[in-house]
Amino acid sequence: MPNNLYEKAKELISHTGDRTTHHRIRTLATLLAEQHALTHREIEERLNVKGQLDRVTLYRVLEWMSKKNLIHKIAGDDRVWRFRVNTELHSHQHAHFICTRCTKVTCLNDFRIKPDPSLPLGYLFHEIELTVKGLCAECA
Amino acid sequence: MPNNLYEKAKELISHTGDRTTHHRIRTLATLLAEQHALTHREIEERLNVKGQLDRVTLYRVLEWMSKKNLIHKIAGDDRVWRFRVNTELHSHQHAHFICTRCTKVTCLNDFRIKPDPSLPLGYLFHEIELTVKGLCAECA
DNA sequence: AATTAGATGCAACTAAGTTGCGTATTTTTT
DNA sequence: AAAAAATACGCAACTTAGTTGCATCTAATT
Ligand SMILES: [Mn+2]
Ligand SMILES: [Mn+2]
Ligand SMILES: [Zn+2]
Ligand SMILES: [Zn+2]
Repeated sequence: MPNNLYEKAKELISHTGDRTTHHRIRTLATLLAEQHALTHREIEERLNVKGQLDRVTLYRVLEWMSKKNLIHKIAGDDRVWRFRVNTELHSHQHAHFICTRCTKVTCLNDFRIKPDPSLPLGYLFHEIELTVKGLCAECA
Repeated sequence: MPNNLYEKAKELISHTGDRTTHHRIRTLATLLAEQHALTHREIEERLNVKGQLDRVTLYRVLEWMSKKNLIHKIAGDDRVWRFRVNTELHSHQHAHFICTRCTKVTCLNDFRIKPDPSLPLGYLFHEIELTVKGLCAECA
């Protein structure tokens, strides 16, 4: 990964007020370099090319980043979380596309979702999640 | 569970052309009695009050029922599948509500989803899945 | 440099779901 | 009604994502 991503990641992390550790920076830089959401496994593979980090640490780093809104995680039908960085453009409410052949997850940023659905009596709305399934450009 | 549900389940299963076994009938009758989607665990508990069935068998029964379109399964953030019977009213495209406190899943049948989203170039649409998160009437 | 709150590594654990295979049950054929 | 074929079931073992406890290390603060 290019060095400027490392610097950008470092800055984003320092803005949280929490500790800017090497593992956090490297993990976020890895996610910044990606167009698609990555699984814990995929991130681990990319990180362990040079220098290693424990899988538990990675789980904790990802959990921390989710809590700090640096990334968001996406649940798939294969019971595996996928993680994607939050940029300014790419924020809160947006839809996801899951390719049913290669399982790759794409964030559909310009997909508008109506924010307030009508629910049964007494139900309290919090957030809406929209997933489109099909085949990606490479698999179609 | 009332006997008429057992008979209804039996008929639905015989209509598939495959074998109408005791386990399949009992499982479907259990799901017919429920308003909400149930986990494998929850179904197992209800079934094992009288007479038992193996957990692997239940997994296979549920898988078979999904394939035969007698039920549908819903992925949650807790990596657990939930299963709900398909009735005439309650069919293909509809939204789901997940309570973030008690994790109960409700099918939102009168929630219309626009069927054909605009996707990136080369992507092929198959289906759309909409999940609303919040608190159910009991938890709100 | 010393302190301290918080991050990391390791081992052990949890839990959902899957696989292989021998046995039992359902359905078809005789 | 009995035999044969096809399919479902039960059990044990396995796989894999994610979690927990605890001792050790390290980034930030003094
Ligand atoms: Mn996204
Ligand atoms: Mn449903
Ligand atoms: Zn694909
Ligand atoms: Zn609830």
